[in-house]
Amino acid sequence: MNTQSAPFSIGAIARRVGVTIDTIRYYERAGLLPEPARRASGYRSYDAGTLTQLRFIRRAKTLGFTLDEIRDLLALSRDRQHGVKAVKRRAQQRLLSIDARIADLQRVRAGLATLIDACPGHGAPEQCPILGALAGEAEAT
Amino acid sequence: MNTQSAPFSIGAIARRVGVTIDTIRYYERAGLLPEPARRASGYRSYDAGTLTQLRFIRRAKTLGFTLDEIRDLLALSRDRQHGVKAVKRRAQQRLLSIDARIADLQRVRAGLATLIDACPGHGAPEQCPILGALAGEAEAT
DNA sequence: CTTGACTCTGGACCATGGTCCATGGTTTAG
DNA sequence: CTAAACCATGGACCATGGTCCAGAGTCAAG
Repeated sequence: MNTQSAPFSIGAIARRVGVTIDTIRYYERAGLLPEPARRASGYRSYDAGTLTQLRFIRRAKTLGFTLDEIRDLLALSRDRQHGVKAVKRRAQQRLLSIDARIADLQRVRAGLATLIDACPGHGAPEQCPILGALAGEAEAT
Repeated sequence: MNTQSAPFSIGAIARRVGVTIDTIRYYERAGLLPEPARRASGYRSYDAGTLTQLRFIRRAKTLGFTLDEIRDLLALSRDRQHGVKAVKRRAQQRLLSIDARIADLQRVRAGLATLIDACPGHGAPEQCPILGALAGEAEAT
């Protein structure tokens, strides 16, 4: 194992991960990244571990986890006792909420598609089923 | 047609539609509701049309339209020349963006499901594929 | 008439996830 | 050595969709 790694400046990890310096500092304030070591000048000094952790955060975000949830996942990943079990549970919960959101969108989609099919695309606004449904003339659940 | 309708106070329409007074004033400021008539005292005075319009806004919101888009729809519903055509087009665009969002979520769901299946649910964090994937060990697109 | 409920305005505040800025110190290349 | 590039801090600001508040005026029931 190579525990050795050149220290990175905040700008260097920002470039490597593809976020801005501001975002890194924001994550630090938000408790997603630990307070880093400092050089004598006060400059933040990061190691490769931070690089990994920052990428973790970014990936989790693309999976739709909120920063709150990510903070939680990071804590779990450090818990050797219950971590994996809890992580799996969180992931399953996330899966369920994604499923719920998909079902939700599919309901909305069906309602909208029905209205579009029924709309002639011309004529008076009073005859438009889309406007009608929005105004509450019919229940298009 | 009954153009006659008792005037409503802001509190009365709020109760009827199920939003707060603040929300109604917010919609007014945001240009979603016209500036209402006023009583001598300065109190806002609404008619049944506002009730309809407010319900329109709420329904459109549940269909996932943003307030910006709703403002647009309301303007179109008043346009007797091009309204219906444009409304249909907006609805179709909305449908496409819903479809895109669903596809997006389904991709994420599949990735997450794969990771969950591969996770034993116990053991060391290092062995957890969920944590591994988040940390960037593998590309689970 | 009094009391309690209602409404007015303007502005502050909430969460989310950042972004940008001024001012001033540090580092690095040439 | 100097200039350019970098970094520090604290705080303001952005969009979205509202919510809440203080202080003051109004309305309706008894």
